[in-house]
Order: sequence, then structure tokens, then C-alpha cells
Amino acid sequence: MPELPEVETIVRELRQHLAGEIIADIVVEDERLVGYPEETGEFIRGISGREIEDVRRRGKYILIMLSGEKTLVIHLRMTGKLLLKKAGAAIDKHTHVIFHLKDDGELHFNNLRKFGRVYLVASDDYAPVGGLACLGPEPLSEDFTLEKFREMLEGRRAVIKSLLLKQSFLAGLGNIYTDEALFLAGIHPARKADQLTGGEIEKLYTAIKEVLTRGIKYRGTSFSDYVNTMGGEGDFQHRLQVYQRVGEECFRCGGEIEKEKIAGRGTHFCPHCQE
DNA sequence: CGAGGTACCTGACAGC
DNA sequence: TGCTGTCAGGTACCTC
Repeated sequence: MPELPEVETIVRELRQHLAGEIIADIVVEDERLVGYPEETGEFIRGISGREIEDVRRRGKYILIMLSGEKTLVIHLRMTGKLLLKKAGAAIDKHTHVIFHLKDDGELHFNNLRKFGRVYLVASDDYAPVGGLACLGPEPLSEDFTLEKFREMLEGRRAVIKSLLLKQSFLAGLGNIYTDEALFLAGIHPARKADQLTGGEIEKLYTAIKEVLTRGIKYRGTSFSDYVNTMGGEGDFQHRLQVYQRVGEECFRCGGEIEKEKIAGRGTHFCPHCQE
């Protein structure tokens, strides 16, 4: 489901509502969703009674910083949702982990396809969460400069779409925002990374930042599953240029948007604007 | 390094 | 109505 803008939207809401709260108890309905520690009881005991000090984001990972130098890490994968509820709220069929707050609220981890994961790790050691430990740079951070992006692409013979989707290369882009960024930059998704011109790299760099910034501004893209912590939809689906627009007119040239399998994923692009 | 496949799950939708 | 195949915002793991 969620990519960087959706996760960022959720993180901002969680921070506002959860900072300073104490997690009193956790109910795990399906142990498969606990990625670490292996033993669910250890996960529950390690969290119970701790205070939520802050909520942060790294790539598509949600980091709930707890007292005692512990971090509750949550990844939503495809269909995960985090929903803030009042105590005693109805439990949805696909809610598999519930965090009960001391002060009357609940956080429901809902997961239709059960791909999402929760982890409890020491705040100074994220190694047990492999994907988190080896993430690439944050695309909206100051240290992701154009110069750095050029260096990252140097000598990479992979198809650009597959590189952009790779979290260890750059953190946070998923299928929607990758397609949108490549359209904005006018680059065909199947181009080889090391064959992009200097101008194209610069356009892509700007496009990535712009697409993510706008995605956050409009609080994410909801086309089937994504909702924020209050169950509300984002707005960016109304502003997509290519994603989910197969057969429709390109807003730039009037041609027809196509869809093809590239880098193993359904890929949307305008064959005229992205040669 | 890079490409392609499988697996993990449930549900929606198209086609017969 | 119901069966079958395909697809879905993600990632880990495997082989070549």
C-alpha cells in the first residue's frame, strides 16, 4: 500500500496523537506479523509500560521511539493500516495487533494480506530489521544532493525503474511514485541507469523530490486500500499523471498512456513523452 | 551486480 | 452462480 508520502502522513498523525502516551498492553492476534523478537511474549513484554517519546520515519518504516532506548518498528508493506481508535472500538476482521494505550486509546494494526510486520529493537541497533539497516539515502533530506545522485547512478547498468524501486539504493519510492517521477522527468522506465545524460539525471532528481513533496502535501494516494490513521483518504490519486491511467490521454501530449511489465511491476508511462 | 522467479496472503475483477 | 486466472501500494530469498 504505502510509499514514502503515505507513511509520512501517517507518521505525522501518530506523532501528534501518541507522543507522551504510555502503551499499557498489546494483543497479538496473529504471531506471524511479529518479525522480531522471534518470541511474541518477548515482543509484548518489551513494550508494555513504555512511554512513546516520538514517532519518526525512515524510508517506508515507521519508528515509534519508546522510553528505555527501545524502538517499535512497523512496516505496512502492501495493505497495512494503522488506525487510531477509542478504547473498546470494534475490531475489524483484518486487525491483527492492537496496542492499548494507558490513556484510553488504541492503535490498531490492520493488515488484509498479512505482509506487514512489527519489530521491537534496541534504538541503537536496527540490525534485526534487515531492510531498515541497509536503506539508501532519504530522498527529501539535505544530504541527498544532485551530486550524490550522480555518484549513485555511476556504473549502474540496471534498468532505472528497478533501481529506483530498490530501497537500499534510495529509500521510500514505490511503484506509484517511481512511475510518476519518471514521467515528470520524461525518461522511459526501461532505460539503463548509466546511459542517462547529465540533463536527464538532473530532471529525474528534481522530479523525485517534487513528486514526493506533492504526495505529502496531498496526504498520499488512495486508490484502493490506503487510509490515514483516522480512516480518511488522501488526495493525490486525483493528481496522478500516469499511474492507473492506462488507455487515457497523456496530460502533456494527448497521446495514450501505456502499461507494461518492467522490473517485474506493472509500469505506466507515456511512450511519446518518455522515449 | 542484475534479472527473473517464487513466496508470503486476501480480495477484486474479468472471462468463461 | 461459480470456477479459474490475473492483478494489487512490498520485500525476502533463491538461482542463473
